[in-house]
Amino acid sequence: MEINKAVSALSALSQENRLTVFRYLVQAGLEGVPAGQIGEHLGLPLSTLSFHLSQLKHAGLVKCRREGRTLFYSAHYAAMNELMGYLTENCCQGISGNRKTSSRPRKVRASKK
Amino acid sequence: MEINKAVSALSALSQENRLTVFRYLVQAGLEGVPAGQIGEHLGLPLSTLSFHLSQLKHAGLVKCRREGRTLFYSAHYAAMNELMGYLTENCCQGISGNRKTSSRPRKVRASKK
DNA sequence: TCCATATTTCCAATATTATGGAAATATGAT
DNA sequence: ATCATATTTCCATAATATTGGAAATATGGA
Repeated sequence: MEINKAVSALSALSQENRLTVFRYLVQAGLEGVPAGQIGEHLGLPLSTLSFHLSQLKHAGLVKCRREGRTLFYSAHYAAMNELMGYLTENCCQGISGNRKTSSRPRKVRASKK
Repeated sequence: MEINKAVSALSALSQENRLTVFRYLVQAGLEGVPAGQIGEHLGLPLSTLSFHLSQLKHAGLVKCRREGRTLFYSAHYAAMNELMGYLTENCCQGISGNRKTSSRPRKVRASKK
């Protein structure tokens, strides 16, 4: 991961509403959550929520899939893994015995429903 | 760590100049680096650099210590550890066998000089 | 005291981000 | 076709962040 991608991901997560959305999606699992349900959970106007979801999507941290009229948003676990890897390698010097090539972070799995 | 502190830390790191400064400080080690040397490394005007350093300091990610006329900035490893812990617990559901109480991330150590 | 060095603070200009209502789009049902 | 539902896009407004020059502050030395 290069720095610009890391900055995008960090920017996406650096806003309270978006971080809350992302946390919610992470614990919601792979099947995802309808946009409306996210808005209800957060108490946000849908246009505002939509703006934040598109920021997260743009940064690659969430995906969405349509099913009828509803769009299911879900956390993109692999992207979060990449970010964790970037931070571990670049911002946590000393971790993993300081051998750069071995500082591969543990993989993230979706929660069981 | 609560969400507002996490948002502060993420905001501090979500800007390319600041992320670059922080990476530089992380690998520079505990003794820190004079502000001027950071500015030289980045090619930034000192007033701009000073602004970014204060953002990082405000977020708790860097410390500084004066020695004569020069201020040595250094990464605050423990704060970065806390952020990694927050992200691991809140944004990486499934890690560490999904047992919330056990998802304590490995500790970061400063690099040897 | 006066000067040089290191760095910050002040300030104004510019740029980017966040918000939410209203209109638009997409889909499915009757 | 018409209507209802789910969600986005558009737009204007407000808020916040970034930039860099100039002046201010802090420290040490002659």
